[in-house]
Amino acid sequence: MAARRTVSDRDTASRILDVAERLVQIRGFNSFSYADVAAELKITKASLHYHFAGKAELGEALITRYAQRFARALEAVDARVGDAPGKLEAYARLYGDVLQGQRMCLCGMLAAEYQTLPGPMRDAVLRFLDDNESWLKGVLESGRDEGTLEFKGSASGAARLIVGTLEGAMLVARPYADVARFQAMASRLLAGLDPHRSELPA
Amino acid sequence: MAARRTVSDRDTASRILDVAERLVQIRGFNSFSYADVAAELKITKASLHYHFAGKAELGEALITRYAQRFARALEAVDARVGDAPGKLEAYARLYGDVLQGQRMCLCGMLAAEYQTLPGPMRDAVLRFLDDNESWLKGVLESGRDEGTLEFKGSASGAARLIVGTLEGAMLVARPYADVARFQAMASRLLAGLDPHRSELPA
DNA sequence: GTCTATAGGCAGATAGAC
DNA sequence: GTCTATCTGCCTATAGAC
Repeated sequence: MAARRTVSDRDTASRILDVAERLVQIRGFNSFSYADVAAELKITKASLHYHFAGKAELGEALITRYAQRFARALEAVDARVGDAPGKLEAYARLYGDVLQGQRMCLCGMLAAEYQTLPGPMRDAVLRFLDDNESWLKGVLESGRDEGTLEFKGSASGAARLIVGTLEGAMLVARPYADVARFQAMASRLLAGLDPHRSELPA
Repeated sequence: MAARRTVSDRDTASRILDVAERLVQIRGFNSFSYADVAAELKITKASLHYHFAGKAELGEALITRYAQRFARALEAVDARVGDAPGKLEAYARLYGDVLQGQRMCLCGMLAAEYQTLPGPMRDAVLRFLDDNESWLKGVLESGRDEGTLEFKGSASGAARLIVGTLEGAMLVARPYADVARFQAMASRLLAGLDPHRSELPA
């Protein structure tokens, strides 16, 4: 049986991604440096270039890994939760979990910096947003068919509103360092889609 | 009678703020430099330091001026529009106007970069958000009293959702360079508050 | 894979002439 | 008010030893 590995025991490339991911989510892609990552891992900047040719490639790898992890989380939600309102609730919780620890959604942060990103990173950010919209669209259509969700207009339009609202809720809640502020916005958003949702707190 | 001044005729300090504001809204505070502003105005970096001691002071001045302009725009809305739904519509339009020209809301961009900002800039960003919430809270309370708006829970909670949603709608619409994407989200948001609002487009 | 050393550039900022 | 010149520091990136 293979030895169980601890987090700090993982490949150097993974640990680089871990540190860089956190720095991007907290400070932004243009506000962290190879020096920051190297110092935290107690290796040199030159070593980073062995694992990731340049900052653009590191950035691409960050988005790819983040998107894969997010996709797995959505699969887990699909496997665990049967009803559409519960899936939306779980979806919003994913965002809330990220906000714990002062982090912004990786791709929300990169969306803000979009105009300064290299092309491949831009494409990856759009793919992440499209994938989110697509999953939500499916949930919304199911919920409408089941009669557990109510909304006007197209499912994809509603899906876009959910993505935008949750990203924005993170954006404005983070300066206040107040997760409850995010939760309140998420609850209101979902209450507008689920006619059976329990009453809002004040 | 004083001579009418054109935009390019204004004080150097104002022109510096104009250029810096656009750069921050498009690229972010940490992704523009004194060199960028100086080159565009065809003056030197040293001259910028005469008008604004450092980048932090320039950043503060940017937010102050932006907040004042926004406050005047809200006063104009109050003077021009009588009904609460119309005021919300006009409020959303202010955001849409900013998005034309690939710009993010100044304070939305700074919210993303919040953790890297100097203290005085942080405070100014929070004041901007608080002022927006406060104005919206008043509109929402009037609308509820008049019977022109319907929402559950507190007016300030609903106000926070509006700010968060519009900021998020800008954030995610901008990478697609698609103002219609923003408009669709804004329409859905307002439709959830105004029972008499016309049907959504697909 | 990780290191030392360094290149080459740009950042924000300052001194002092005009 | 604007300039030239310069400083110090950090940035990304590379060469080449181990």
